[in-house]
Amino acid sequence: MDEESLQNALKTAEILCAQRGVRFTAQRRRVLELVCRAERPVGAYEILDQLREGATAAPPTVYRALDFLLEQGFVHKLETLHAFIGCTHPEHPHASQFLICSDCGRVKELENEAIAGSLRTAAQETGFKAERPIIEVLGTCAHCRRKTEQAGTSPRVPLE
Amino acid sequence: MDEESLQNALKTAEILCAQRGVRFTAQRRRVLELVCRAERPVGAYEILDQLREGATAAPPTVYRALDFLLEQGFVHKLETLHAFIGCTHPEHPHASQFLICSDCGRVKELENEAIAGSLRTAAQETGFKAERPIIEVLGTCAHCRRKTEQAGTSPRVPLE
DNA sequence: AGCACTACTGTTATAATATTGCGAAAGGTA
DNA sequence: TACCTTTCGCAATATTATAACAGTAGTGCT
Ligand SMILES: [Zn+2]
Ligand SMILES: [Zn+2]
Ligand SMILES: [Zn+2]
Ligand SMILES: [Zn+2]
Repeated sequence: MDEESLQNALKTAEILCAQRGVRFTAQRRRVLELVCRAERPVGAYEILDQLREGATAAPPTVYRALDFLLEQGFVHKLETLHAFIGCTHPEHPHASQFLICSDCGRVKELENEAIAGSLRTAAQETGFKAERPIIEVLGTCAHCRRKTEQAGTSPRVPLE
Repeated sequence: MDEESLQNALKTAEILCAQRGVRFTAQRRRVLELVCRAERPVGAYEILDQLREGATAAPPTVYRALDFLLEQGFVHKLETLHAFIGCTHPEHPHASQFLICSDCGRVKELENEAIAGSLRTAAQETGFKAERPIIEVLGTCAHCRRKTEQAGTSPRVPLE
């Protein structure tokens, strides 16, 4: 996330917390900033390491902050990576989908109504009440595909 | 999984392994049986506890067997639960969706083409090559909804 | 059968992720 | 101020997963 988006995310979080009557403490702000500043999803212990620069911190510190940020919808958890990522549109609640590149590690958050809709429909057909849909697609992003395919089109050398 | 489905699953696994030229060892068979016999997804250490009844076993034992069964498509891993479940149609490779009841813990495996298709389309639009889609929906199954709603329709007692 | 080769297994240790419990501090309310 | 609730610091521990290495068993070849 670039500097501008980051500042925007922090400001948005601050406003939303005020509206919701919850506290946007320095600790929580700091963790949100660290998550958003990263290019890729970050693990809880990576955040912890960064929190420890200058201060003292233990796992509960970061997990509590993350729990709060998750509840407020400011960050998402990627279950397949055990890692966290800043939300790109925290203003409104949403069920999003994540495209995770196994090559470069970058993640794109989608908010695709067709996917969400077909999932709702399928769930309803079985009488299931969907509350928290998790959609994470591992694969290769456009950028990394180009890299790889160009490499692949160079004269093939037989193995050995 | 009932006894008949279980026997069927084991037989199918055996045949597929023979076709594929891989070994369906006693260890792997045992783990598949334990996973399939369960009503709900089972964690690796639950399996381990059961393996330990009578024999000696350590984490790598169960994780290695599970890795094999996952590769062969005989079981699935539920990332949100850190648990494993027997596949209901291991004959053909597939990307399925899981409806996970937070109440009773039971899981239904869907193979819904509309969902898979809309996901493929959305991914392609961004140039992303989808390789492993993970779709897990937490919610409440039809059975548990009925239970809860009936309870809800009984005369409401104000809280405190 | 004997032998080499590979795949599988046992064992120990350790890494990585996450939670519990408790008491102190800070922030809001009257 | 006193009172109550939420957050935080801290230590311990639980849960999930992997690494490294040595031994065993199956497989194919002669
Ligand atoms: Zn989001
Ligand atoms: Zn990439
Ligand atoms: Zn399946
Ligand atoms: Zn249920």
